[in-house]
Amino acid sequence: MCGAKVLRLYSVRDFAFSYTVESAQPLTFYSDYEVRSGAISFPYKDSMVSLKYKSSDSKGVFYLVGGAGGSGFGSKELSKLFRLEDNMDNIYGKISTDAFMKSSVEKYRGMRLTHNDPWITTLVFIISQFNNIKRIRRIVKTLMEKYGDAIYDGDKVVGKAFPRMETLSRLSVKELMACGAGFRADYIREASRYCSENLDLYRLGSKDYDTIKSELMQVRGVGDKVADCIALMGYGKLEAFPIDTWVKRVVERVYFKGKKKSIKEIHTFAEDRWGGLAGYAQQYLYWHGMHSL
DNA sequence: ACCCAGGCGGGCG
DNA sequence: CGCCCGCATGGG
Repeated sequence: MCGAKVLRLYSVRDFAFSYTVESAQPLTFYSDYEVRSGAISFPYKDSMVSLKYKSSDSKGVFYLVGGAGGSGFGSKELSKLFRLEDNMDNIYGKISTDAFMKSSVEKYRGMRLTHNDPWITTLVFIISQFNNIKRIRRIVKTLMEKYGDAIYDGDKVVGKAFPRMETLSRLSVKELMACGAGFRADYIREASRYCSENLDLYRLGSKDYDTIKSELMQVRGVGDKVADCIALMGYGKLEAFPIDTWVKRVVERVYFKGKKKSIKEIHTFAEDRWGGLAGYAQQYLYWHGMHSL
């Protein structure tokens, strides 16, 4: 940090930095975060972004720590990534439908959904399936280190970009297995190829939720749950409700007296109960459920 | 040793 | 549609 420029980027309230960054969203897997200093760094396009968040009382301030200039990452991008314009009072009012949701909101108040790059989100959640958080991170980091384009500050390599889909599509299953991907190696290869040749992820953003989800499910390795994760965290579709083992378990236990319910029944339940904010409800259900059940 | 992890694809009835 | 199975790998 010797002589680095520090730029005040954004002031915000109802924001919990660590919960937002650590709650198994894409940033959890592709960024480096220091809890103590409140500093985070991650690649954005072809440069590194370093942020600090300092909170005092009920509000906090984001600072952009200098470094490689011209990253194109400013207050607008920051606001989109961390959904800083979300009205949390309104959201909490609508998702706090019962005691379980209320206690989750109370405990993790300020945890935001994040709105990430669609390709990053797609790859991260393909890797997430039948996997645990620590290992997801390790696989993502390995892919970045081995196959991400080098990011320079002058002539010094300061980081690695997120691997491009074209790069990964040319790798062999064996090379991907060597990154620890396991049986997902084939999914990664096929998804990378399909997204670089047959499906433009960056043209999906303007479509509605149902279209986005069904288009995503054409990608190898993307099923109902992963498609919802991408719709939610890659396209900002707040009605998406990803159902993983934890969410299924929580919903069955809290709302159906432990009775088994199908994925379809749970989707219907979530839509009826939380509607267009089901995605936020899911994030609080998931994180609280995983830590309390 | 055994079980599970932010599931999915494929095959079956 | 529902159900069942196998899938690599590492940590508890």
